Amino acid sequence: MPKIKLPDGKNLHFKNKVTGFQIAEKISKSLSKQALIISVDGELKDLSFEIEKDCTVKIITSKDSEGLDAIRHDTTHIMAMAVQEIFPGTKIAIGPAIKDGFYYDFSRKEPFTPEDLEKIEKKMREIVEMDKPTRREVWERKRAKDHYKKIGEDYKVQLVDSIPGDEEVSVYYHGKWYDLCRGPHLTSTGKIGKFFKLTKVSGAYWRGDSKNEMLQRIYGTSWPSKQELEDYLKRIEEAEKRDHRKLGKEMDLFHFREESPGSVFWHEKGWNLFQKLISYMRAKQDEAGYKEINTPEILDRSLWEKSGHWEKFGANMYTSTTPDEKVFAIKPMNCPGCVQVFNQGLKSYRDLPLKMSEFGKVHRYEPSGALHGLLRVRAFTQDDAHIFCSEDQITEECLNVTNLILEIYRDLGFENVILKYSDRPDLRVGDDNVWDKSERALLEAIKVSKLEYSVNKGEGAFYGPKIEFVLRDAIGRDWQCGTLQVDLNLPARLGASFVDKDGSKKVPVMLHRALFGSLERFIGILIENYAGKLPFWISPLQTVVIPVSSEFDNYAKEVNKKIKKNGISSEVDLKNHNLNYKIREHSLSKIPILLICGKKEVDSNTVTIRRLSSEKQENMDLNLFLKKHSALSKAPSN
RNA sequence: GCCCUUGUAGCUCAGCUGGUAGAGCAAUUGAUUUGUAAUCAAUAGGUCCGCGGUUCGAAUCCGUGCGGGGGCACCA
Repeated sequence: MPKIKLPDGKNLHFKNKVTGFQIAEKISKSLSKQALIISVDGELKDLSFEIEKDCTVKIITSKDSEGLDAIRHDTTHIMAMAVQEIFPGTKIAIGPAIKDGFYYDFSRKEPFTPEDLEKIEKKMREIVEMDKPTRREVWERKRAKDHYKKIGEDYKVQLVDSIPGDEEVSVYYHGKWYDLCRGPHLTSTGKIGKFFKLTKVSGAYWRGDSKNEMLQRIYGTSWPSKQELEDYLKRIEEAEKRDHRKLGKEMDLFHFREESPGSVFWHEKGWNLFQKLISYMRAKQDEAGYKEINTPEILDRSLWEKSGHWEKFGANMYTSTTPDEKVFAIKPMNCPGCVQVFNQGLKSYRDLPLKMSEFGKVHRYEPSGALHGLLRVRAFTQDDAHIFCSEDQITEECLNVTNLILEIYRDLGFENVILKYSDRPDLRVGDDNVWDKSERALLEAIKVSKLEYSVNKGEGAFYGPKIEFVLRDAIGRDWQCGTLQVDLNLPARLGASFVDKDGSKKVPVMLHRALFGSLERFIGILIENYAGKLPFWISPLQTVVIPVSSEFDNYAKEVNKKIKKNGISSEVDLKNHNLNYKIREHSLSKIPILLICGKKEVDSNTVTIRRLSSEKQENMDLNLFLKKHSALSKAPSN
């Protein structure tokens, strides 16, 4: 006599055991049609699952994220089924639902081609059309293993082995085809509907381990309605339009070339943007009490050995041997150099906290497959700083850093910032009481900031806990930028000390922090966030003056001169092209403001303004324009 | 680094099954003097990514190296 409690608090009573489907039917006919799976006391089950005891249930439909996952999980099973039907002998590994879709990993000698994907998709539609019922069977563990061994499904054998001992080994049949799976699954192959699409093939290591063999992964996406599928595809298209590599070319900001993979060739405009960010940061950091320094790019091997980089980071380091056989490393981080600046001369507790910033260009030999435009490069400029302080200054300094980061992100248009806090890893140096202290200090800073944060247990650096600052962009993507780490190790390794009140020498605590992280990366993010339409103040070229015809060249030149004199970066376009052409060209290269000058403007000493992505025309007195825009052309803090 | 894929003019791309290359835009020159997203014409422009091989003959086929892209792994 199970008593079934529903999400709205109502209870349903049944005389005998009851299935999820029957419960849904009892609630309403429409719900029974929409029902995909069921949650029983928080556990997801098939609709055919028989409930015998009292419990709380929720019927899951495609409106629930679990329902969406179930659809995708079913879709990937159907894909695997299609693959094995078309390409007999293909072995199957795993196939989960993921964000926005699903994948399945296969083992097969020949690579899947785009035509194969089409074939597979077609076959999937046939399978959906046949609408075969799903059936769950529980197999005895040994039977499952022997069976999969017999049919040569090596990966399934391994998967059976990794199912925890207290869990049932279940197999789902979709018609004749079956797969080892925990479930739950929809009641039949027709349930997933028509709105799926296979998107790409790629390689993936078995169990995500690069020591293992590489499998072929087919990705796809699946949605409950045509609209949602189309929206998703549109979203992908939108993201592609924002690709900073494409926009960077169109806006003439930078390029890459073969001679130096992963290193940026900055063009005039890109470099202007780069420098603007730096001078903005300089002003901010100056205000916050930082002293800017600069340290060598190339340092002797011995320093890196002392700091521990040679051992821990060596695989990512460029080295250089001189004609006289000395070995130097090109710095992958700024910290050792900065500590050496601290070490020069005697420091007193009165000097603390000592905040040293450095726009240091670092080089890291990243794996070739990791490179990605500006977002993952081999040479980048960090807006780095190291704060030397005493232990009791940690919290306050962390808080200062957090506030500075938030302020800067806000100025650049990012309001949504999430923190990721990582505490002590298993492999670490330093006493536990010091860790207690630094973790407490960092957490305290996070709490005061009142920001949303997640905890990554045991993911801290070997020398201390850390916070990572993740910002969310205009289309909802997360980017990790800033970082703040408490380091109780490096200062000691490199012999840093200060004279305390009592005259004794003490080792300072060092906070590593970067706000943007890497200027290169941040610029990539900025471009994508704004889809190239950068805020006026940060645009490398803020206005272009366009004469309606060459008759007005002189006036246009004069306007341009005045604009530049007011600190706005501007160019005048005197080329022999018509107005339409010039407007198109400069709009495509994302110039925020175009100023049109013709007879009307000359006569009234005005300009006609056309702003990027607006067709509205606005006629304005030239002096008024200058007055209004010269302030806007500067960084917010200046 | 690994799997797949890709590399033709400054850019975007065409070039079927092998017969040493083509378009549009950009550039240059000329005409045009234009009022809010491409004016017209002419000219010039190429180690078809590098190296090696097969072939009478390679942009095309094979091998290899390098670069790009999508993933995986890495990084954070």
